Amino acid sequence: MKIATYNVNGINGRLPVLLRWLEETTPDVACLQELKAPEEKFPLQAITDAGYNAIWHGQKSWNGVAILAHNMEIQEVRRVLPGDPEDLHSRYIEAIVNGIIIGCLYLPNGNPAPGPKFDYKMDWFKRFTKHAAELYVGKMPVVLAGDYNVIPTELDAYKPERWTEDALFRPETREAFKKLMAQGWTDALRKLHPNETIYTFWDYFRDAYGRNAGLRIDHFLLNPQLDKRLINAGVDMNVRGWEKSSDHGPVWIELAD
DNA sequence: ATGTCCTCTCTTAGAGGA
Repeated sequence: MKIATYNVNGINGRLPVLLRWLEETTPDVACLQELKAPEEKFPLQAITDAGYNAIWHGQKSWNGVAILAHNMEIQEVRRVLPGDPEDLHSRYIEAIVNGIIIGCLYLPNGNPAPGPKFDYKMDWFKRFTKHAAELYVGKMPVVLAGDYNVIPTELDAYKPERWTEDALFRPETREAFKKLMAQGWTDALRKLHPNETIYTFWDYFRDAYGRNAGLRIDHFLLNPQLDKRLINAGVDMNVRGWEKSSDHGPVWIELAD
C-alpha cells in the first residue's frame, strides 16, 4: 500500500499537475494540503474521474486539507484538530482507510517569528502533540502525514545557518518536533535514508529547484504498528520540475500488506 | 531587501500569505 502527501498550493490552479501525478504514480492514499479553496470549489468530479474517493475540509483563500483514496472507502473520523473551538483554520482531517488511521495535517508556517503567527504555530503544535499521544496509545496502525513546516535537523536544509531565525527552524520549533517524536513515532523518510540529503520543498525564488536549494518539511510519522510494515519511502522530485508545479514535491511511503 | 506564485477583491492592481 502506497500513501502519499502533497502540499498542492492551490488545488484548482494546480489541477493538471495533480491529475498527472495521480495518473503516473497512482498512490492508494493521497493526503493533500493547501487546497486554497472553499468547500464548494473542491474539484470533486475531476478527482472522481481519476478513480479516487475524497473527503476534504476547505477554506476560502487559505489552508484546506483533503484525503483521497484509490478505489477504497474513506471513513472520516474528524475534520478539526481537537482542543480549540476558536481555531477556524482548515488544517487537519483524519480518516480510516484500509484499517489505517490517516491524519492529514498542515501545521502553521509561523512566520514572522517571534509574533502572533509564531504563537499560533506553537499552540497548534501543542494541541497536535496531545492528539498524537492519544492516537499513539490506541491499538490501530497510525500515520500522521503532511506539511509540518518543520526542518527537523541541519541535514534537512540546504543552508541551515540561513534558517536559524525562521519559524521553520527556530529552536522552539525543533524542540516541539523532538517532543512529538519522543512519544515513539518513526520519521519514515529518515529511517530508510538516514544520511541522505532529502528535500520536499523548493522555493519559487532564485531557481531554488534548479540549484536543489531545498528543505525537508513534509513528513510521515508512523506508530510501531506501521513502522514494522514500512518497505520504502521517497520524494517525487521530478514533479516539482513540471510546469505550474507547487513549491512542494509529493512524498510517499510503501507499506507491506 | 529581494526574488515567485497562489488566491481574493472595494477586481485587470494590489494585498496577504507562503
